[in-house]
Amino acid sequence: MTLTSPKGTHDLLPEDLATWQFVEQTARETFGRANYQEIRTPMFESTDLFERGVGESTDIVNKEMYTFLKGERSLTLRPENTAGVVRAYIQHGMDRRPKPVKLFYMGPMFRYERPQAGRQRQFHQIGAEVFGVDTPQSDAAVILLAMTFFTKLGVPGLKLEINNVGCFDCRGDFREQLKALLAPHLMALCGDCNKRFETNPLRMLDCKNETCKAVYTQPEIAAFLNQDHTCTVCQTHFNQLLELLDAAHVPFERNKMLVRGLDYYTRTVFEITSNHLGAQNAVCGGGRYNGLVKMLGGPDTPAVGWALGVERLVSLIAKQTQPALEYFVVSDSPSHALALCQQIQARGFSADLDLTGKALGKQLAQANKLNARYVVICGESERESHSIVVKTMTDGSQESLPQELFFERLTLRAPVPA
RNA sequence: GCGACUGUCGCCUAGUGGUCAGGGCCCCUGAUUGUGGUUCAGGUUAUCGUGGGUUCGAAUCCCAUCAGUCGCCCCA
Repeated sequence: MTLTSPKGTHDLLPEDLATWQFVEQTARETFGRANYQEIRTPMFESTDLFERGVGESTDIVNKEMYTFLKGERSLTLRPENTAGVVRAYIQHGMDRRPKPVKLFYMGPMFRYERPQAGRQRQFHQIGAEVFGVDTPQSDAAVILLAMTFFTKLGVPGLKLEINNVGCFDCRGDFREQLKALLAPHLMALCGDCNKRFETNPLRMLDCKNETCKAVYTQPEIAAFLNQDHTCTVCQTHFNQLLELLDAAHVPFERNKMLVRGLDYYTRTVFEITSNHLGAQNAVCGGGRYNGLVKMLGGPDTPAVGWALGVERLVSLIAKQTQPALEYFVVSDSPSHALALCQQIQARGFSADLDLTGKALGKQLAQANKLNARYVVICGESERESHSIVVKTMTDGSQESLPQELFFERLTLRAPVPA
């Protein structure tokens, strides 16, 4: 019986990581330039945090959490990171920092689900959150940040869908009206929708069942849904956001059926999908969550943010190759080989050497397998004359030169040492 | 939680009841003890996912189980 990684988890091998590192590096660069700062919170939190923060009626909390008991404490592997970031924001009094507080994070999340294409039990998210501002321009800025990031990475086939789900006040009214309207149709609707009718009727609109869709597109219901049922404040906010997106030339689609699965969203919700993915086509999702900070015991603080799935993102962009090895040192003297290698590395180049003590010809063959661009040969005769042979592997040409001259040349081309 | 399909060396794969399995790639050794890539010769790696059954005989047929993939659901 061979050991394998647990169901729904994957090893990231060196050849995969080149693309991941490219994504992470681009993220740090893009967010850094936009003045976001990185935050790292624990991979597990009190179960309570997610129950209160993510929402008791959500699937995530109901059936997807990895929860375990340690002594009296119930802990849960984080299924998402907004709740964790909000907890840290409150705990460290970050509301005393200059507003807005702009944070980003990246790391693994855990959800106990049946794995399939684009869905695993341990997956990775990159997310951004802005605390302390309630303006439409902060919504726009956050969405633009995501779009800029995707553009930089060259992600194809993207679509931005956006909706206004209202605030806690107007959503309640809408909810009751919707329930009144849908109640007579319950018999015709699927089991899931009947459950959602009680727990979270807004999510019924997102149902993929054809019969249910048919009901929701009936003239009477469609007409109701077509009206904006949010309050004037929410509507104004949303309309201003749409204008800002237009002004920034960001194409979007208004999707009145779009409802996020997490309870904490208010007003703006959005989702970025790609038609190059399978059934799990959402790359990025987010929105405004003005009530969450207060709900978790902090000061009443508006916030907006999003999270994207790194695995899905990586599957969409061109595969990056690992940087090639620059130098390979060939020598029959271990001490000289080690010293040379270190000196090359100190000047900012990658260098490797043989550790097995094999013959020079074999060492050269190894350099070739490792795809080294240059081989530095330092054998007995070179040592006597304090020289070195530099061989260019692509064309086989080589040059003998004094060691000092070699290092001078290296220094000239080398990046500034850290 | 439900459904469909798949499961042979590290990777790709031949083999659809009759020698406990063949090939390609990779890896290692040698030809080539101060010069790699090509070529040539050799070598290592598989109790055919696991367990049971049918049969004189099973990688091959049947059942179960596990795992993977895709879809439902849900979401990033």
